[in-house]
Amino acid sequence: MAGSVNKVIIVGNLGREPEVRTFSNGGKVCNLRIATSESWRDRNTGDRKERTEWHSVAIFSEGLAKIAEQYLRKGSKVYIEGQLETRKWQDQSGQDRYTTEVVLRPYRGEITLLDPRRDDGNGPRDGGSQQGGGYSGPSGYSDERNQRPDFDDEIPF
Amino acid sequence: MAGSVNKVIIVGNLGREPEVRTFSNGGKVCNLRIATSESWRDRNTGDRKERTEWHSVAIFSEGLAKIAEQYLRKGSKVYIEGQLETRKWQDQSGQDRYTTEVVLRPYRGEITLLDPRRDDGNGPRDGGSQQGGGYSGPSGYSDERNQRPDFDDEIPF
Amino acid sequence: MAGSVNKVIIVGNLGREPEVRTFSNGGKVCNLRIATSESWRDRNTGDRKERTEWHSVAIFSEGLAKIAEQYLRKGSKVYIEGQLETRKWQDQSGQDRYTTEVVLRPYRGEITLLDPRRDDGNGPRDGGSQQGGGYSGPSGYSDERNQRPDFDDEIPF
Amino acid sequence: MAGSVNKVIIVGNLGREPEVRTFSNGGKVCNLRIATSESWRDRNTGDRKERTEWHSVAIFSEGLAKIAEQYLRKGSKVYIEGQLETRKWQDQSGQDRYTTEVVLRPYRGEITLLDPRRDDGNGPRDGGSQQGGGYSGPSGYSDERNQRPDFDDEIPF
DNA sequence: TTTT
DNA sequence: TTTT
Repeated sequence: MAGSVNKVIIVGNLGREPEVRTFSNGGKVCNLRIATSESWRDRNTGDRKERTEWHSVAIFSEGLAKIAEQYLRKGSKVYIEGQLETRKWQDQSGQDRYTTEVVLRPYRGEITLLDPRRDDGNGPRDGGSQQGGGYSGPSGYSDERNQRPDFDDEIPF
Repeated sequence: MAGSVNKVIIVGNLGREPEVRTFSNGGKVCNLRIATSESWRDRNTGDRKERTEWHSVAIFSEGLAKIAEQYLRKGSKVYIEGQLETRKWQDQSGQDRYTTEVVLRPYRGEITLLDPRRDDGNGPRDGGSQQGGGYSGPSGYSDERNQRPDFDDEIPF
Repeated sequence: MAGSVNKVIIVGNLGREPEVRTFSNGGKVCNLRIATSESWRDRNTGDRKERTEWHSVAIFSEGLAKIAEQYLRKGSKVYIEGQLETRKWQDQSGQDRYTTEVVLRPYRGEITLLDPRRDDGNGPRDGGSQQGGGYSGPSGYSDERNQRPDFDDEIPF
Repeated sequence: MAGSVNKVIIVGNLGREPEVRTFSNGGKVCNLRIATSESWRDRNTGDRKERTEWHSVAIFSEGLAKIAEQYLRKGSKVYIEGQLETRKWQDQSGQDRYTTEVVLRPYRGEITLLDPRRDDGNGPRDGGSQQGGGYSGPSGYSDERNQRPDFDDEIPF
């Protein structure tokens, strides 16, 4: 449809290890189960309440699936951006059923790891990088950044 | 959970009229059915493909439900911001079923109408107020805007 | 930095025509000026107040720049997704100055037109394709949608 | 303006301690300086490049300012949702200058702490809370969650 | 400079 | 069931 947007942003923790499945055509999907939660105080009793929401995530982007598989673990905190998709399937009795997932397709999705870098003896990888010059010129614009982030050959975070 | 975010942003069109239901306790919910769609070109055949996604929206915020009921119609284009919630219910045979919706709760959701103002002969509804000075002072900050947007006693868009 | 997100989402109207500039190296930028506004009721006087915010947008993605140039006009309503960037420049007196813009770089930005299709006598431009079956299979997943949206050879909205 | 959205989402780290200032009228603002960064590989040299972007954040929401002051420190990782605002001021020579900030006003902004809970001897704070029943009833909806999150009397994360 |  |  002209002019539509379908976007989900989740920051939460994995409830279990990522699961990767390969299809007969060579394609892959990586499934995540992510928890978010909100808390509030009950209007009547004054008790503190909390509810956890569980999100099903399906990553079809090959680069992002590889990252998810390699770097995410049960308990990892992650930022996920994808789109809502509901798919129809049939249960054993032949009845229509629907499942809604947060889906990351190529070019339409993002993953950002939010776990602190466990510093395992190797030096700091995330020093205090600074604003960085070289970002001007006559037009006031530089084009050095107009490139595809490489997802595939390195750790992009 | 500490540090989680659960956010959905949808821009799409209503597939039918908003539906409002009142609960026995006086509460209300306004349900919307919103379509988004994406298109792509098939990698093999080169054909143009399109898929429409249907989103179920449930508005529990009283102010926003009123706005939805009053201003949204079948076909309306709208920006919706809410959170993902999956609720469990039992079908006739007693089996567990799950439904995922985009939910707008008080203080956690937003609606913005995107239909052009149809000027149907009635004059302008809002003077052409402009950028408005008075936005400085010693600190460089003014506090005049730090107020709750009124959703309830007027049309907020 | 590990694990960061820099995202701006704007829905507003163009205050003037898009401006395209070409750099000596062949690169292009398309600049937009977009207004958003919010209104509130003054806490003391009860008067209705409104403030318009003007956003400077710079599109470096070639495909998106082409779309912006071709389809956006003064007054157009548009959804923009980009990232915040502040660049430094020198004014005539040699003093450092800073300008903050919403920047759309390749693979990191989105444009969605929100103007209603003005049907100006020319027939429909796109058949009424519908939900489209073929979206299941043993895995419950189909891969037909895992493709790059084509921005370059057609109108993507 | 009818139908506009002005939203910024930042996940990054504080470059310095939060700064709180009080105005003569009793109002407060909490200012943050947050870094995000992106990296890419240079198209020509193949070198890994990185650029850090610094964001100025101004929190006018009293509840959120209190949280920021109390829980954020230099180095803290945080999710911030606010709106873009550009304000005009005069420099010493009387020239107009503009500063663009990410602003959190009451009811229009969000903060989520992303630092892992330093477990200082007290037991686990974030046990595996579960989906939680009690979320159904005839309508399939419960209203227990339709309440204002309390920001003011407790730690909301 | 837009929109309501 | 919407929109293009």
